[in-house]
This record gives sequence, structure tokens and C-alpha cells, in this order.
Amino acid sequence: MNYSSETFTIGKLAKAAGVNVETIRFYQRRGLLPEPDRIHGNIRKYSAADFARLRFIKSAQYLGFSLDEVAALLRLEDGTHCDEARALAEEKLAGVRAKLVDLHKIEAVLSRLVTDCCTAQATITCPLIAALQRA
Amino acid sequence: MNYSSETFTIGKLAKAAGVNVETIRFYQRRGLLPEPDRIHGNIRKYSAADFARLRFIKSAQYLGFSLDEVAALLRLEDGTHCDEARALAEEKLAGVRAKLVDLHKIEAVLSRLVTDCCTAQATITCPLIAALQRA
DNA sequence: CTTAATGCCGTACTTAAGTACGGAGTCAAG
DNA sequence: CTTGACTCCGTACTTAAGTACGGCATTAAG
Repeated sequence: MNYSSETFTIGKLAKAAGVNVETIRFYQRRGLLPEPDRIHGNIRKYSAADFARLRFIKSAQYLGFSLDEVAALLRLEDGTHCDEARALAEEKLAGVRAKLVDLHKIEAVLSRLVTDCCTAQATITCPLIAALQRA
Repeated sequence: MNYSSETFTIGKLAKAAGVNVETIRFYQRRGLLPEPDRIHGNIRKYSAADFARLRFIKSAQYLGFSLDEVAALLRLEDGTHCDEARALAEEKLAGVRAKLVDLHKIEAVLSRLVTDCCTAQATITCPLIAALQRA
């Protein structure tokens, strides 16, 4: 009966994608994954397409898209809404660049703090904490 | 009676520090701010020191410290635990640098996605979404 | 045939960092 | 002396993205 090697139970899919079983059920409730066919009465049967979709979700998430945004992206999946997808991506990109600017500043402050700390042994208060109080 | 210009009500302090009144009460419950003296029976009276401490919390938070870590930092305030403060900062710094690496990668992917999108009008599917599916 | 592993389901819990709410008391200005 | 703005308190709610739980059914292995 099981002529296709490309079907997964929920457990297999979870393991393959490196996520928790509950996460898949959760994505289903959120509408990010379609309710799959069932076999043997009640067991969810996933296809390679489901696996790809799960990977898509995880990639987009890594790129900073929230699950709501991923859902939006998935709704544009037919390729006729290129502009909208692009707008979403541009927004994300702007956010990422802003975050980069901030993180570079933070890195500078933190690394200065770390080098200052304990070089000035004479001072009574920790220079790191003192600096933070002035920051 | 009010001979000091350096006292705040909770509302004034909140406004001065740019936070919500409830946030101050919340920080008090978390032990990040001391319970202040009360005047007129029951009104919290804050000092410039409280204001400084609040600024400290917000700076540290901006640098990526969680409230728990801020609390730890504040416990080291006497300056005799420079090493520990430094260790915390070094940990944060490592985290920030890792995040920077990731964000740079993400920026590259996203900006390529954005430029690819809609340049290849011939394709049926949106290149952005297709790329994400392969990512 | 039995037992351990899965699967199913709905519901509740988690974490972080606040925000909001409702009712009561108080204070300063007009 | 009243009105509107603060303040007090404890409790409950919020958001995001899951995770965990408990009870029951099914299934694969030994």
C-alpha cells in the first residue's frame, strides 16, 4: 500500500526537519501547514511538499520573518504577487540593516567596556558598571 | 518641606526616564529598583540615584542584558567583583558578535532576494519565494 | 501476544518584559 | 470645595512561538 517513499508520519517529518512534533501541529493550527491527508483512518500522512513548506517556514523565520509574515508570504506563493513579496522583503532588509547599525554600536561599547574593566585596578568602582551608569 | 529639587514622584520619574509608571513598579517587584521612601504617608519619593539606576537598567538592556543579568550586574555594583562583571560583558560581546555574523549573512540573502525579485519577470513563480524554498 | 513507541486530541503552561484594569485614596488648582 | 490628575494596590492580561500534559487508540517489534 505504501508505494511512495516520500510520505512521512508526523514524527518522521519532525525529525527530518529538526522540529518538535508539537510544532508541526501548532503550524497546522496557525494555517502555515495544510491539514494533511490521513491514512489508516487517522494518521497524518505528509508529503515531500509538506517537508519543503516546513523548510520554507524555517528559512523565512531565520531571515527574521514572523510567523504572521511567513503566512503572508505563503499566501503569495502563486508568484503573481511578486511586488508584495518584495515589499515584505525590503521591509525586513531595512530592519536588518538598522539592527546591524545598532549591534555595531553595541559591540563597540561592549568591547571597550571589557578592555577597560580590570585595567584600571586603582579605581574603587568597576569601570564597566560606572560606564554603564553614564551611558 | 520640599527642599530638594531632586525628588520625583513615580509619574515624574517615569516621564524623565521615558518609561511607563507600571514599568517602575514592575522593576521594584523584580528587585531592580529599591523600594523608595514614601512621603505624605504613602507617595513614593524617588531620588536622582533612582533615576541613575533606572538609566543604568535601560543602558544595560540596550546592550543586550536581560533583566536577570541586569540584576546580577547591580549586585556587583560595589566594584569588588570586577571579574564577574567583565565575564558577563564578555559573554554578551560574544553573543553580539555571533549575532552580527548571522545578520550579515541574512542581509546578503535578503538583498539578493530583493534585487532578484521582479527582475526575472519571465518566471512564473516569484524568485524570492522560490529561493526561500531552496534556502 | 504483549509491550514500548507513536499517534491523536484538546487544553494548559512557558518565558520575557512589560501593560492594563478597577477601585480607592489623595493632592493641587481654580 | 469640587474636579481632574495623580497615586496606591493587587491581579490579570498581552505577545510570540512554541512546549508540555494526560488520556486514549493504534501499531511495530520481539
